[in-house]
Amino acid sequence: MRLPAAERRTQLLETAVTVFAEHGYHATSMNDVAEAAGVTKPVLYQHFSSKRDLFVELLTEIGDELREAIAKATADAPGPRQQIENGFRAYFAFVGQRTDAFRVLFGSGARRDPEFAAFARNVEDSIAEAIASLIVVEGEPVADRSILAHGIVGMTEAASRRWLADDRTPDIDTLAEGLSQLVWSGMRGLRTPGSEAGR
Amino acid sequence: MRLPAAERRTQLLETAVTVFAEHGYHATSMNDVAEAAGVTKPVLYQHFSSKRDLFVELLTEIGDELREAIAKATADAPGPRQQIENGFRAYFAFVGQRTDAFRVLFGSGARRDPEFAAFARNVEDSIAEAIASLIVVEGEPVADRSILAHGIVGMTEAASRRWLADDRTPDIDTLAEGLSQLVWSGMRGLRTPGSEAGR
DNA sequence: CCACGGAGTTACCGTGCGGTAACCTTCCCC
DNA sequence: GGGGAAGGTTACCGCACGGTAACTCCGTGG
Repeated sequence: MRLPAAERRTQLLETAVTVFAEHGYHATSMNDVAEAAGVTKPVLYQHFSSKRDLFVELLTEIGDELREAIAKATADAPGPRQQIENGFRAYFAFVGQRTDAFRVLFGSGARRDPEFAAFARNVEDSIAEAIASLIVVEGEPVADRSILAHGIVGMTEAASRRWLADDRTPDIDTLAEGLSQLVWSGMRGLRTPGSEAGR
Repeated sequence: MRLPAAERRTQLLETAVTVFAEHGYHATSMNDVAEAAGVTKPVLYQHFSSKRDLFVELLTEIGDELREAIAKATADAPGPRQQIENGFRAYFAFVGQRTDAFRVLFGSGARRDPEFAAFARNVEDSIAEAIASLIVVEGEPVADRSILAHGIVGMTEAASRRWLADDRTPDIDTLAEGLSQLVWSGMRGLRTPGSEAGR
């Protein structure tokens, strides 16, 4: 079935996400993508100048989408506690709805290549920056907040992977509530380093 | 320079760790490993039957080493709080001393392949299980504790990567203290889900 | 001194992949 | 209805990689 160029292009992009999500960048050949789209290889090369080019286009789209979803969800929150919970909810909603996209952006294969890894890192950095601004510790240098914030972002990623592996249980709200609870009270505990921590 | 078989074998393993750590599994050819060891390809094949075989041997070694280091560090801790802090310290010590090994086990390339990913997952699972046993929530199902524990493991991994990227600042003790503080008070906050969390 | 075996090398094969040139087909519009 | 794009295909190139066969080098024991 023949398609006009614009439609074919978007169809190829959609197909590419699912194929790359399943096997990763290296293990996926351009033939695989073309075949999955019901088309042959040169058609792919009419729309994307190279394999890298195709993949980069996917990464930019996905990165923007996730960043935007979180920004929109955290924008209208009354306070930091709600901001965190809304952020988690938006993140997990993205993971649940656009699972393949999540796997392409954060799944391995992307992270090995410096150019590809930059896309995932940019998203992580912008989320981490938002989280770091919520961490309030008196004497602590900013660098320490940043590394903790990146840890929290990584925690979210790992929890998402585990959540997918566990067939999406528990539901998103429970998950977001549990994690934001953990992070929020964890961050509150940082204010008095070493005192109320005792057993 | 000619070496007896046993020595050559360990030298090849050591070399392989550094080369795989730098470029990942796919981007590293057997020629690269051989050349880095000052030897040619067939020598590599005299000691390892395939590229997968070589890599699997690395993963088993590294996984055992990390698991053991954490087990030893957490064994002689007076209480859960100290157990967590010692665990973090041991983890970051491993990251700092055996950086290449850490990158091979958890860096991408390993994670895409099911067989390879199992090694990283096994280590993560055993750590997560230990953490999950420390989480005390009355009404919560066990599955939720497990996913939180895996999140904490992922947080540690992400923090490690960031720590390496930041030229190993701050020092290990500060880092372990900050993270265990975050996790410990976070876990305490889970006991009263939704109550004392309010702003 | 020479035969044997362990250590290494050169040179090669097959294959799969990224990428391309040349050709075919359908449909629209004058 | 015929010609020209737009959309698509077949068939190919070059290359790099995993893996191997055949050969060479060198120390050692009889």
